[in-house]
Amino acid sequence: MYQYQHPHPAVTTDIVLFTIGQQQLKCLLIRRKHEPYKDSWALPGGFVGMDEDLEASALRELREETGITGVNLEQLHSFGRPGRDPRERVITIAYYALVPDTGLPIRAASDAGEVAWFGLDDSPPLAFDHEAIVAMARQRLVSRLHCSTIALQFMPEKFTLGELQGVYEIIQGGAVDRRNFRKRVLARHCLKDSGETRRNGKHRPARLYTCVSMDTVEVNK
Amino acid sequence: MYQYQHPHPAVTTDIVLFTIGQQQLKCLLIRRKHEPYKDSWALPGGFVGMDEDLEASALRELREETGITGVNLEQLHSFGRPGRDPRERVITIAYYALVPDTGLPIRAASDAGEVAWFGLDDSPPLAFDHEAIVAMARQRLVSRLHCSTIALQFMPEKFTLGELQGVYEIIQGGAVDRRNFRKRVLARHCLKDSGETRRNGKHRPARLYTCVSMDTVEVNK
DNA sequence: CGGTTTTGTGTGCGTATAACAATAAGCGTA
DNA sequence: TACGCTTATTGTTATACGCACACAAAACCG
Repeated sequence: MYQYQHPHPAVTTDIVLFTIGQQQLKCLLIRRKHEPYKDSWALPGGFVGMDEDLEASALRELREETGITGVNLEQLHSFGRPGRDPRERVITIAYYALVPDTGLPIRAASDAGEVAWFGLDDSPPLAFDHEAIVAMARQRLVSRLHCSTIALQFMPEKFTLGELQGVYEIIQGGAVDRRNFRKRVLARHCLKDSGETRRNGKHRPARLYTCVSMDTVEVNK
Repeated sequence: MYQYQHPHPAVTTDIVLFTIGQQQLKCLLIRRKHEPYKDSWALPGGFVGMDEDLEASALRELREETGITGVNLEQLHSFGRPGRDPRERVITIAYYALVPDTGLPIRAASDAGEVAWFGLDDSPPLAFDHEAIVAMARQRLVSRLHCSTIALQFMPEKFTLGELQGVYEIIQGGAVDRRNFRKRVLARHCLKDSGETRRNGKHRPARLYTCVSMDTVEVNK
């Protein structure tokens, strides 16, 4: 038992992890094994350790519940409406991150009975106020898309400009002019021509590009 | 005494309140009456009530400690590094807001022994990690200046375009072309010509403008 | 009425942005 | 190998935007 002279809320971190697959923006959800909202889908997350920094807590929860490591978390917002958790007062600090669409070797672990990617417009009702958190994360993602290189975090090691353009089109929902897109993205000097090419079909092969180190620069923190 | 099965951190809100006066960007600070950091200057703020929303907590603390009400708070960031408070683990959710430079009828109250405005480049060492919080708030303010109408929150009921331009110049530190500034700011259609004019000296009087209702729109949340 | 000070306004230039279409490279098939 | 199919790659033009820039108007003072 832990005693305090004044009441203390509980503090958690939650993570909105985005990826892109099947031409959709997706988000990682876990199925809860315990009450409250048992068997509901929810964001990965959990209670902050007493000697743990906030971002470290989010990274740990993500690793414990999904096995995912090495992502670049950005703090999104803190949510603390009284009553958002039926157990007790819980304040959550939400983070978001972007990962490439790998073959998805996700393992469910710890408190998570199941882990799965859900298309954002095709996801089940979520526990707590997690739908509002996802909505805000999505807004943030869209607004950062233009003024940062955030989209590169969705890309694998090597990728074609066509694939990158597809990512932009999926996130912001709408077609983009190929030539202008190339000019813009190459003008940022964040891509390096790897020299290699890849055949994706029965037609001309595309050049493969790589991110030039530094990830998400130039953003308005 | 309050008991929990797991350890709980304490949660506070802190407020970075900006204003502009004496040709300077200023920030409201209070002098602490109690340990830790007794007699140090710090941001207004305090513990979140158990049935209180986060923003409501920040508004309450601001009112209790400084008498200021009716400001438009924006959540800035949450700070939770272990050890940032010597008493116990304290996680703070920082907000910021902008107020016009009134005659400053600020009253010190509750835990604050003193309340005063400090120029940002001329402020004392702050308690806890409050200097980092102020620095981040300032960055946010500068970056929002261009893509939002946030600066209007610094203005009184009626003001001249020259005064508004002065605010921009102070925040971003540097001169601005008058004609281009007018074009930009009027093109946003957020200002209404009040019809009145004001003489500020022995020269041609300036038109007085008013904000057209809606405050801080169009921002990237 | 001329001097002083601040308000108020329009134009041109250079750059960034958006619209737009033809050619090149590889493959498959006739 | 000739042709068609599909996607990759590239450049020009029109337009919008941002920036530099100079002079007239209004009030006061002497």
